[in-house]
Amino acid sequence: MEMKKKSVSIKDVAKVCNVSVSTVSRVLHKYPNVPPETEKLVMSAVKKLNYIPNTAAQSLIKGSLKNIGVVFTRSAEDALVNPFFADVLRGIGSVTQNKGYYLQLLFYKNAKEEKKETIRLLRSGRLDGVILLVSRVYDDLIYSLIEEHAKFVLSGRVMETMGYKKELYTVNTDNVGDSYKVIQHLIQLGHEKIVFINGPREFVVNEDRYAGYRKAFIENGIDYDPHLEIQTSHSPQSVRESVIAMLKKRKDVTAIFAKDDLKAIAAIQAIKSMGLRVPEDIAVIGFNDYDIASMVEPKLTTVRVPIYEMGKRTADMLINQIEQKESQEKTAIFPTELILRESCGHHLYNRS
Amino acid sequence: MEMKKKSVSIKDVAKVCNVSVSTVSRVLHKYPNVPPETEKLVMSAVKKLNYIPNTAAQSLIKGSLKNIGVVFTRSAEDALVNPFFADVLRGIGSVTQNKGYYLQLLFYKNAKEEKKETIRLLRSGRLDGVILLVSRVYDDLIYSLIEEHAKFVLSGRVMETMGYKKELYTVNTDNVGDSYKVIQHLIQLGHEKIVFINGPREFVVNEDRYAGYRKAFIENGIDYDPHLEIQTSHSPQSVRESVIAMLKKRKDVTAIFAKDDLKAIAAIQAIKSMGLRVPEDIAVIGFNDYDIASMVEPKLTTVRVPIYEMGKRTADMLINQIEQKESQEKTAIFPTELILRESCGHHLYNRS
DNA sequence: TTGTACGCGTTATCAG
DNA sequence: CTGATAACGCGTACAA
Repeated sequence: MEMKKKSVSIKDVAKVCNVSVSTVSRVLHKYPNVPPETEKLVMSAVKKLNYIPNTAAQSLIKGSLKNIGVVFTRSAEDALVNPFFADVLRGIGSVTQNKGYYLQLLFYKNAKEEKKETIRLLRSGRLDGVILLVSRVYDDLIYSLIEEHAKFVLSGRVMETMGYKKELYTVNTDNVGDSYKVIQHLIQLGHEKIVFINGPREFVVNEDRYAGYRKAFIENGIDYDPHLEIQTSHSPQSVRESVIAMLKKRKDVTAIFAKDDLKAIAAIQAIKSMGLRVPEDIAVIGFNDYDIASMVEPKLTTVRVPIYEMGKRTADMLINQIEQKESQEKTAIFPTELILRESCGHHLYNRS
Repeated sequence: MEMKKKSVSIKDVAKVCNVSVSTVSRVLHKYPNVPPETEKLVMSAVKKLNYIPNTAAQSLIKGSLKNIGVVFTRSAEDALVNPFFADVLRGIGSVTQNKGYYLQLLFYKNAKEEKKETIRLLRSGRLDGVILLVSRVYDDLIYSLIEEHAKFVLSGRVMETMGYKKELYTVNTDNVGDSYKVIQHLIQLGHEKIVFINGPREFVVNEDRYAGYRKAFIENGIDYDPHLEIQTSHSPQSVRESVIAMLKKRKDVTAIFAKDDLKAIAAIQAIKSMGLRVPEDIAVIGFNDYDIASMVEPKLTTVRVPIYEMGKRTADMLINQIEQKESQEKTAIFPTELILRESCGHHLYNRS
């Protein structure tokens, strides 16, 4: 009863037209010396049979599946809760689609699996190249990628200490400088005891934002207090708890700088829950300027990062690289902007 | 100078081992009758050469690329701004990955291109099956998919008026009923003039939520006012403008129900900008319970939809279907829950 | 202008 | 236990 669903192949088309497969192929690829009549004949058969070339067979010859992988450096569950990823993906997706590439999402639980699998997919030819959304301070994957001569672009940057000889394709912002400017701004407002809510320092972006924070204290001749850094997971709950613990212990804190709007928002909730006001009692500044930043109350002062545009650029770079257009520059640093909204007042209130 | 990067094939392994390719293949696939020594020999060569089977070649034989497509029914730019998509994707991604499938994101600008391309990808064998994230009231794509005997699962439902004979695989919530309950709740609180902020009625989900809204008025014997429905795009700006216009014209409105938290939040902003209070002057209820719902102020009362779990179920269904495990039921309706927070008070205040 | 035949990298079916 | 060899669907050099 059940018919084997055999899809129509180029042979079927050839058979119907009483021509050889090569003729069909030539028509499909618009070769010169093919008379209009045969073309018509073949094309009508193609239409009628609804023939579509087989991807696997074509790719076997071309040596490319036209797939681009996006490595999330965390599980699917954890990755997409953060608007950052959705937003880069928007940018990436808009250009891959226009250039005829397909987007493949890669989620891995740990660095080891991530490295092994990514390399495997590249070697197997399933992927033409990959985009790395996050880089680690000690990044095995990047090391392997270079070794493999794989095509890839890094959204972020690599630590100098890794000492790669080859210049990598990267798209980034000046995290150190931007973070520095935020603290500078707070210091000018009169703040000195500024808590920094960070993510795991294993990631370069967190390390960089922390570096800018520290640098600002040094250059302003203010003693740095090492107990003012909070490192948490992305769980808002754990951020809230850490903030509450910190504020209870340190009554001298007047400002909080979070490496990410999500953490800043969690901080605001924590502050409010203690009966304190933002920014009157504690000023808060975030990072990235997600859409939510202007939806919460008070509206979040934050650093605008052009995530979407960066995603586009990342994909552009990768595709150019894949297609051997090596003319482009390898590093793109995007400018950011401190967006002054409401969560950080214009002067230091006295916390009584 | 430039070496042609030829990847290592099964032949290379065979050559190194002085065996035939079939022997290598047998070892790799753990065939029985292969002596331990040859196995060792081959495996060590595989390791040394770092041999990985070519995806295209394997797929050509297997007839499957193990790719699952996710159709967004809108451009990449528009799709991922909405937390709904990120969240289903989380669910989908977590199961596809575990079951050895790869996730391919499909963004199309319009329905026509979407249909043509999706069908093409399916026929070409690039995709084993697709997940539809949104269904239209008149959905050409679904029609074609059925005609093609394609494997697919719909996140949502199909209109009865389409009269498909075959039962489709769908994952959904009871949008009509849930919407009904929201209005019922508002009516019990004393509200009668309730604005409904809807998205384009071309999508089934919007049509359904609207239907529940209307039904509640009918069953409560309250006159329905057709001027109380607002239809807007997903732009928060346009939502705000429509809400302001509506509230200026209709001073009798006491509540707003939005088909989506994002719209509800935009509504709250609009209300506040007019100097009115939520919920004292206008009560607001949203839909979906995105993470932001509990971050805004006042915290949003909304309908909790288990988007992530639904994503998992959707992917499960599709993979089972692809792998011919037809034993499962075809329709999954997930329960929801009205989450009472702050944006809708417990009784009707008097709007003076 | 067209057809034949080979190759892409694998897997599977045969003999041996 | 192992090695030819055909087949998967397509592109293309070569011959006709």
